[in-house]
Amino acid sequence: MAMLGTELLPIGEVAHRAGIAASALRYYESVGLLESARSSGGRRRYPRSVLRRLAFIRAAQNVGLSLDEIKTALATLPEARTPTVADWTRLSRTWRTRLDEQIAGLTALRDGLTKCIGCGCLSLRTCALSNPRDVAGQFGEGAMFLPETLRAHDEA
Amino acid sequence: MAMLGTELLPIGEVAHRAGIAASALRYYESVGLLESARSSGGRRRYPRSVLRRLAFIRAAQNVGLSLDEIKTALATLPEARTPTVADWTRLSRTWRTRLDEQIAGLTALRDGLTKCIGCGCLSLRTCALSNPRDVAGQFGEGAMFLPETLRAHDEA
DNA sequence: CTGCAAGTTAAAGTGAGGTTGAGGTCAAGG
DNA sequence: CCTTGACCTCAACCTCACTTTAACTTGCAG
Repeated sequence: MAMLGTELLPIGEVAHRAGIAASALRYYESVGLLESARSSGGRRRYPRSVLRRLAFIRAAQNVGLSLDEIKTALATLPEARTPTVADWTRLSRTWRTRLDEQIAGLTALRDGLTKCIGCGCLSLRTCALSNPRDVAGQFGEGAMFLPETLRAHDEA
Repeated sequence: MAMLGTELLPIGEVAHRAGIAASALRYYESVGLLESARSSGGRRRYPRSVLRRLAFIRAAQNVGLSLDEIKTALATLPEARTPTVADWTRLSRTWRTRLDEQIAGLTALRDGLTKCIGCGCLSLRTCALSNPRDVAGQFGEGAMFLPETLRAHDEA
């Protein structure tokens, strides 16, 4: 029987509980998204709090953030202690806005769709559907049609 | 002056009008999403209807479809004739559902988030509110907190 | 004719977000 | 002791949706 309370989880268990492949966990570590303690034999050992961190990562991904953005967000967590409710709350609040924007974008798209079904237009420049936020314009280049909120932020 | 009515557009013009890079048009052709007639010299010539097809592709992408899904959808268009408004309408109709689902999912996520901000849980399987100890282990894998509609369809 | 933009191809590169495989180690059971 | 399974690293590979590059051709204007 292990001591309770300070239990450290091996990667397989974390992977299973989080529903994230062990390879993904190693990958996250490789990109600096995750840290791990090591056992005497060099194996990864995670505190239970990693599950919350992973939940956050997962949720943030689902909201459309890149791993890089998530990393940046997580970097604002205090290193010295296990993050508190307030810490997570602060982080989460930042994507509440993003969710609102995404919802707004999709809603606009949907409403545009309804209209466009009526007119059958699907016009490249004027149709709200193919050009939700009126982005395309005369800038000949890479254009982009997704509402910003829906696109990965790849600004160089 | 060219004859009107049967004008065929070169790739550059299509690219410019559609706001899609010529390289992307060639790529679309390479994956079977687009076809082109050729001039005597071997250059691509597109009928004006390609603009609507491109609008469809772009809109579908905005709704979150992969090029492969779009290709499948487009494959149901009649080959013998230029697609009618009714054809496009039929294709687009399914998006409405998809958009509704996406919006519902994001809203659920947002609202769930709001709730969870209250407790700060962000629990992987069940909210800590109802499951304060991390009792998750015994449930099947994969659970996740996101509504299915929002997750990438990567189920192996 | 020259000059040059616009077009052609095949192949390689990009970047995000991983997975897969080879080859080796660690820890527990029999 | 030996076996088994979980784990380790590192490098290579994968998908998606394109873009870039190199080497070459087409077509039009002057």
